[in-house]
Amino acid sequence: MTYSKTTLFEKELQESADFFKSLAHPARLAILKYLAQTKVCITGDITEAIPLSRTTVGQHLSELKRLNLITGEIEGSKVNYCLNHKILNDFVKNSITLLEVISSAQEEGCC
Amino acid sequence: MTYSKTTLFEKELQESADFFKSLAHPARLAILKYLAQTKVCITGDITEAIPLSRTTVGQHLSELKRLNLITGEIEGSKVNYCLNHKILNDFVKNSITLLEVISSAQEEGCC
DNA sequence: AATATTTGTCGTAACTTTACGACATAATTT
DNA sequence: AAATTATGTCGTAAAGTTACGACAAATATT
Repeated sequence: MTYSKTTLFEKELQESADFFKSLAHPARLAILKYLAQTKVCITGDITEAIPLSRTTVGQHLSELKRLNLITGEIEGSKVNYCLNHKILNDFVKNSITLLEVISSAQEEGCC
Repeated sequence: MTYSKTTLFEKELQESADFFKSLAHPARLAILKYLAQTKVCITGDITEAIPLSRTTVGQHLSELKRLNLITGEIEGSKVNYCLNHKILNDFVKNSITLLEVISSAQEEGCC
């Protein structure tokens, strides 16, 4: 019956919400942080850094790939994952703008 | 069998992920923006500003209340909702820090 | 060539989120 | 008091997320 009225909202909000959704699990944040640290594009030993099964980590990687936040380049039987800085910076910039709109609205006779 | 291994991660990541989760739906972003704009704490006519049923909007409000991002003060038969600036600013500050850690890690022989 | 390693894909159980209608309750109007 | 308005609560259908094991495919090693 129901579901996914998300399209009823402004495109800007939809995109931001989608980005936030991709950040809405500690495993994915951990993956992004890990890739940010080990700037050399490390392979699927991301899996070893994350306390979840290989399959599950793969699913989280897919979610990040869905928004192109990361890229995975095949090298032999391994895959080198790394951050997609352009896309990421864009999303981050937009998000910060939105977050500031929300949080900088200061109290005025408010509760 | 499964579920919720989120506690296996650093507390900091868990909290950030939880905050991002609360932002991961356009309706909730719309509500926060609305409350940021109409600084005067407006009542449940938030519902009229959102293209969803009253019940569903109520659920989104609950999700925002779960993290104390908003407060709802009863006034007669109405409820005045407004942003909880202290909490919100805190979360936003932490999130921006995290986002910058991730996105400012610049390309170095990366893909 | 045979074995081991690395990654991909499928299926699926458990749980969560999203979205509403229906009914209940409490305050305000008339 | 009766009707109206504003919210709250419950139930529940549909869809999405999270987590993993099992098997497949492709590359690398011995």
